[in-house]
Formats: sequence, structure tokens, C-alpha cells
Amino acid sequence: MLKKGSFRVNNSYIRHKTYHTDGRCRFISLRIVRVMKTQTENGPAYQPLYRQIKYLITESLVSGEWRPGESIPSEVELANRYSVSQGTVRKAVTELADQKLLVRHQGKGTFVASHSEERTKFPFLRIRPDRGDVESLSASLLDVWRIKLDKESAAALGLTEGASGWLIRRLLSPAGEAAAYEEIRLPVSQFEAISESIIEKHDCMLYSMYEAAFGVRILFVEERLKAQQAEGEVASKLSVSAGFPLLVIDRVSYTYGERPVELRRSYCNTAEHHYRNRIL
Amino acid sequence: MLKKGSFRVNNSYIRHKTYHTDGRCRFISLRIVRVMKTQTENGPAYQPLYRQIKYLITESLVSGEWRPGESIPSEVELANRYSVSQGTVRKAVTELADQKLLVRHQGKGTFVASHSEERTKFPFLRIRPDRGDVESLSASLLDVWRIKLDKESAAALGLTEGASGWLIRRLLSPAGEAAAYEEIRLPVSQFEAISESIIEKHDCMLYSMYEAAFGVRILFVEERLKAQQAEGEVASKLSVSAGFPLLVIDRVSYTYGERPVELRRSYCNTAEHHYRNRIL
DNA sequence: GAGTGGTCTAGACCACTCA
DNA sequence: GAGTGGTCTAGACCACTCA
Repeated sequence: MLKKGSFRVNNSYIRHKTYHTDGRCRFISLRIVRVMKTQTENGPAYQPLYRQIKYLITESLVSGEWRPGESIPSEVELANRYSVSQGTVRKAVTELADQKLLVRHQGKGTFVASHSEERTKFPFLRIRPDRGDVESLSASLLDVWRIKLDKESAAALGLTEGASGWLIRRLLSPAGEAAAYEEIRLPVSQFEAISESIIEKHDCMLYSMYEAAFGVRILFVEERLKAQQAEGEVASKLSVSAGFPLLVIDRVSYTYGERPVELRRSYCNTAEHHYRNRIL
Repeated sequence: MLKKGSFRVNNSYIRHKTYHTDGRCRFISLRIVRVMKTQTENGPAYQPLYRQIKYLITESLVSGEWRPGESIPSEVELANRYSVSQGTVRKAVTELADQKLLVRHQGKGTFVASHSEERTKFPFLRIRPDRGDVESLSASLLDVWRIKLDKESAAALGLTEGASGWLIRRLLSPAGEAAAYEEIRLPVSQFEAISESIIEKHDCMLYSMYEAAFGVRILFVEERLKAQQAEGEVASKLSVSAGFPLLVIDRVSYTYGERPVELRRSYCNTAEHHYRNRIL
């Protein structure tokens, strides 16, 4: 989360200490500065207080001090814990909420975002039916294989060629027709105990399963889209003839620290569906 | 910009007035409340102060009081103008900067965002070459036609069938090969004086031209993607054979007030290019 | 009524730009 | 050195939730 940069070291912190003459402890702030310095190797670094707080909150999320779906301490409590003002905590929490790591509910508290509790079954899916209701899509598992990852897949996951992986295959369907066929590749190292039964227990909602069963929370995904002709097994899985134009989506899913943990290729029949995107 | 909602009317504003007993004018705040009330028809409305300020700033952008590329008044000046604190102005400006209507530069000022000054030639384009440098793409104009808008296009632009429109056709190319063929439809009502020469004077950078020549600033776009087989003229324009799989992008471009002002269909050859997307 | 997040203020000082 | 946006504080009160 913490961006490494070329921030100049200056006296701001020493001066910062002198703001407060009411005898309150300032050790925590000093410690934060030291943490940040060791975090950024190449040269001295400066980060505003609220980013340091943001980093500390993220650490607590990664370590599991606060788990998905649970509430984190109130802003006042966090302000005390880190010895900063509530406004500074707010700014840190706001950025984490913008990144969808946290969810705020006025009057109730701030919660760790969770794929299990979100109403959307497929949080990052941009495929929509051309007409009809928003979420009629459901997933059905085809099979699960233990494989050796090829060079390209292994590299994309930060592993070496031949590392053990899982290959999950499934269909996305609106009703009878299959809208998409998907191949998902995962490193066995992080998803040891995957099986067909555990996937079906989670209704084939993979991100929710990663989180609940393996403690791996997906934060964002990156996709590359191409148009390609259907061939062989893919064509038959989607019940289209060879040469039929498909939308092929290559997705990499990332967890904390921008670490890639899942590869996914989706072959979509866009005869009655489309991929929706809004660009700011 | 202003979201209509079911905010409860309460006494917050009356109490708010009593915060300040230093004799400063509060008429402007009161006027703001009245403006907001008339803006939202269905029932009484309440919006926090910073959103009301945001709305007033947006009005000044729409009216052209501050033009693209120019700086707007400093936060202190705006705070005086609206009789609120600098923090409240900051919050309004922050939201507008997040929406990319404004751009902040520390030490220099806050500027109205402009497509003419942005370094990216195609601000909303997600097509990238699979390998090679980031921005080798360039556009070349094919032709410009004056047409009657068909029912569907007219409806998408909020016009009636048969309304006058422009049809602009162009190619996007990396080097020799054409990566995409595009058809752009515009209402004549808002783009009266379009011609080949004016487009070429702007290097075929359309959004920049809309802004500079017609005062229409595009704020965001919505896209629907499908895979489709190349046919007839499109195939020949892209030098591919009939049946070649193309990525077809239907885009609607919006200006202030979420008003659609441009339709665009792009046919992309994704043999050596892809559509990139990051989802949070 | 107590506790949560949300808004707003006034004031201080920092980082950066430019003349 | 003056002016800009950026950070941080302390304190007040509002909107909302829940018991």
C-alpha cells in the first residue's frame, strides 16, 4: 500500500512535537516515522501523518487483527491509539474506504470490507445481459485439476516454472445458455486444500471462498480484453461453432501489497451479453 | 452533478447560523439553501454545505466563468466568496478534483481540467499495444458526413428521430496497420460548424476540439463491449477478411449534468492490441 | 441517551512555486 | 517573501443507529 517515493526529510516532525505541550505521549508518532523510514529503502522518505496511519491500519488488516466483516475500532479510539487527532484518522480511513478495503456505516461503525457480505455475487464481473434484470447470472463448477504451472502463468504469479497450481473450470450462465466459460489458475502454495466440495459449499463464489477458507482477500483486478474465434473445447463448452467471435478476458487478481494471486481467462459469448465500463 | 435525494429537512441551518457571532454576512449560505431546495423538486431536500459549494462551483464551470485550462480563485478567496471556511471549500474542490473537473497543483493553484492540456491524446482510450511503447497510436480522419440520426442514435442523444447529425469516420493506427475503425455521431445542434478542416486543425483529437471549438467538455464515457465478426466496409477499412473477430465498443460520452453528447462505435483489431481495464 | 460516523470551523504550520 | 495548495489539531454539533 505504501508508495515509495523521493520525499525530502525535513524538520517537520520535530516541530510537530512542539505543537503539543499538554504532556501527552508522542512516542507513537516518533515510532511511526521510524517505521516508515525503514520501509522505504532507497533514500530518505517523508510521508504525511495520515498516510502513516493508513499504513498502520493496513498492517492490522493484513495481520488479521480485524477480519473481513468485523468492525474496526471507532475513529476516536483509533485517534487515541495512534495519538493523533480524529481528523487525521478520518483522512486515513477515507482513503482506505475509497480503495474499498473498509466500509463506513454512519451511526454503526467502520467495517472491514468482505466479499462474503457484499450483495453482488461476482464483485468484479463487468458482463451484463443486454436486456433483462441486472443479476441473473450464476456459476456452475465443471472440474478441478492439479497442474504444473506453465512458464507464463508462473511468472504472472511470481512463481517459477513448474510450480504446483490448481486449474478450476466453470461456466457462467444466465438461464440455459452458457454466457461464459472460465479457466482459473491458482498457486497451490496459497490454496492448499481446494476441492470440488469446498467450492460448491461456497456456491462457486470464488472470491468469497478465497477469503473465508484461505484468508486471501482480493482487492482489485486487472483485465486485458481481446476478440477471438472460438475453437475446439471452448466452442463446445459454450455450444457455439468454431470461428464464432468470443470476448476473451485475461484477468490477474491482486491481494494486499499488489501481490498477484489468481489468473483467470474468460471466454464470453457476447451475442446477448456485453462488457460494461465507465471511464472517468 | 447534484444528486437528488430524500434528505430530511431539519433545523441544522438555523443552528448553523448561530455558530458565527462576529457579524459576518450569512446571506449567501441562506441563499444556497434556497437554491438547493428549488433544485430538487420531489419533496424537501438537505445537502451538506460543501456539496452546495460544489454545486455553485460547478455552475461557474458550466457558465464559463472559469474556462478550461484557467485557474479558479484560491481556496481562501472562494471561502470568502461563499462565506464558509477554507476546509469546506477544500472538501468541495476535492470531490471535483476526484471527478477530474478540476486539477490541483500545490503552490500554483487549482485549474479547470482541459483535454487540450492533458498529455494523453486520447483521454478515455483503453486500447493498448500488446508490446511496445505506451502511446504510439495516432488518428487519421477518413470523412465527415451530414446525416439524419436514426431512431436509436437520436434517442441515445436525447433527440427525436431524424434530427440532424454529423457522422465522422476515422482510423486509429499504431504504424502502418489500422488498429481500429471508428464512427462518431454528433448532434448538429451542438456542433454546428464541424468540417474536415477544423478536425484536422486539431490533429483529429476530437475531445480537445469539442472543448476548444464548441465549448463542450466531455467529463466521462460509458462503454459496452462485444466481440463481432468483421463484415463488408469495416473489414476492408481494417484490411481483414470477412469473419475476422473484432472488438466492438459502443461508447456514449457525457458532459455536465450527465448529458450525452456523442456516440461512438469503434471496431478494434485485437491481434496485436488489447483493451485494458482495472477494477476496484 | 450513548455511541458511531459526518460536517464545519478557526487557526497554525508545512511543501511548493514564482518573482 | 508572498501566495498557493496540503496537513494537522481541537472542538463543536449534526445525522444516524441501537438498546
